[in-house]
Amino acid sequence: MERNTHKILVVDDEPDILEFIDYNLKREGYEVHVAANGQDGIDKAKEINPDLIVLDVMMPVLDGIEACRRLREMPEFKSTFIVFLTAGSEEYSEIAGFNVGADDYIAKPIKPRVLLSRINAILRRKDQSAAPAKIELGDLVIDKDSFIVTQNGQRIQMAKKEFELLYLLASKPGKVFTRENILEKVWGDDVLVVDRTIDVHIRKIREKLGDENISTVKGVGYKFEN
Amino acid sequence: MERNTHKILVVDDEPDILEFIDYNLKREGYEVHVAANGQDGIDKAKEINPDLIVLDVMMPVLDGIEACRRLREMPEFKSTFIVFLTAGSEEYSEIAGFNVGADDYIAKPIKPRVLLSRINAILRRKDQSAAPAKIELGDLVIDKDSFIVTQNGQRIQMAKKEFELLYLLASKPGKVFTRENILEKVWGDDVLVVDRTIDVHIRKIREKLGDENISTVKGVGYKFEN
DNA sequence: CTTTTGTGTTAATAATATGTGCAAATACTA
DNA sequence: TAGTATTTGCACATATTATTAACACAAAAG
Repeated sequence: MERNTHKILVVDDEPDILEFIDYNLKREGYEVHVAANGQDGIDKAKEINPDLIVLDVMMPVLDGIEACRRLREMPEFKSTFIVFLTAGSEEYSEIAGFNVGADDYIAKPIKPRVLLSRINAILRRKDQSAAPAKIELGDLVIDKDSFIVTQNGQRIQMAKKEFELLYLLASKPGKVFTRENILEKVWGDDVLVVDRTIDVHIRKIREKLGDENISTVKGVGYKFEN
Repeated sequence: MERNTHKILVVDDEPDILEFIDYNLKREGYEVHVAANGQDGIDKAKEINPDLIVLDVMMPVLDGIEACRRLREMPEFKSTFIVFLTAGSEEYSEIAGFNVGADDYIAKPIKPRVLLSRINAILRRKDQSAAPAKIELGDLVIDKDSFIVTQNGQRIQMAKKEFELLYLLASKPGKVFTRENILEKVWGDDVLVVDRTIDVHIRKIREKLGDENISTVKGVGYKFEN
């Protein structure tokens, strides 16, 4: 399984909630750090430089809103993602949160699914901007921005799944991706398709690009040849 | 498809659920044992020493939380994976589970897809935590990522079993692996093959790499020479 | 020296994974 | 809505890999 490598800092004064979030995020593969109040949170943030910070709005010593404001004043946290935890009742606090530069908020009581989908979404957004839009391998160019594949300058039309599968394999040339791997990355966790479907898509890619680009590792999976 | 060799103990008082989980896990290739309440579960666990225990929270005689606590007190189950089944309604009941050392929870009603992906994920984490992707020994490079073996820069084609066997031996150069050892690691607990099969694979590896890499320890097994 | 045990080797057979063509189902587009 | 492209599933052919059995050979035991 591919590991998530993002660092997340969770700041909340309630130990139960802290543990709850910590657990759920760790299960997802994130590296999680915790702090018990706004001041602690800022200190910890300076120390570990997280990719995302989850901030409870209501906290002793230094509340989330104020902590957020201070973080935003420091250049190193100008573009760090910040997510607020709000007690669902206070509509206004949410707005206040955005005014100090929060990227999202999650209402209590926290549901694991909501928590994870929000955070995954935010960090995926970040990754996408970081993931190379253009992969160039020999005479092949795979451009994720325009969904265009070019071989020797010749433009090749790819369907969505074909493109995504090709992009995945080409993102790590030489690495073997198991069918399980591929299903998870291209189709998603909860989609139920027969794994022979992958073969069919591989075939279509080969039809379009030629057989030599993708090779089969029998009993294991497929890989992009480099 | 790769064979699963993990033992899983499922503890639940409702026969329907027990059967449902049993069926799904067995189909995935796991060795499944069952128990009807916490006390039974603990007894069974001592008997079979499972890799993972699925515990229903609500059970007569001895509930899941308490059973978990007691298991965690015994040294042999300190690091056994434990997964709770919780009645989906109470999101926060989950917290109770973490405090006694659960590794994951699954909310009822149980969906096969979720059940399997969680359990697979946990056990996969366990398996691969101790496996380096690349082994380099003199002029030989064994790369599990790409499933490629290179000798003096020369790429050598290996079939899956050959590769796995070589990888195992090379993972501890000098250590003698008995046939029993090898069968368990490469083939799995529940696969029944004549041990002459190993010889054949060893021979194929020797054919490809030369005789000097793997040596026979008569009456014991094989080892990778270093 | 003979017997016993364990391993090497080969070839035949079985098991398995993948490629391929086709068709159904689904999603998109005009 | 019809028409088109895409995605998926299935069945069969083929290729590769895994396994077994039979026998040869070597080393150790008696």
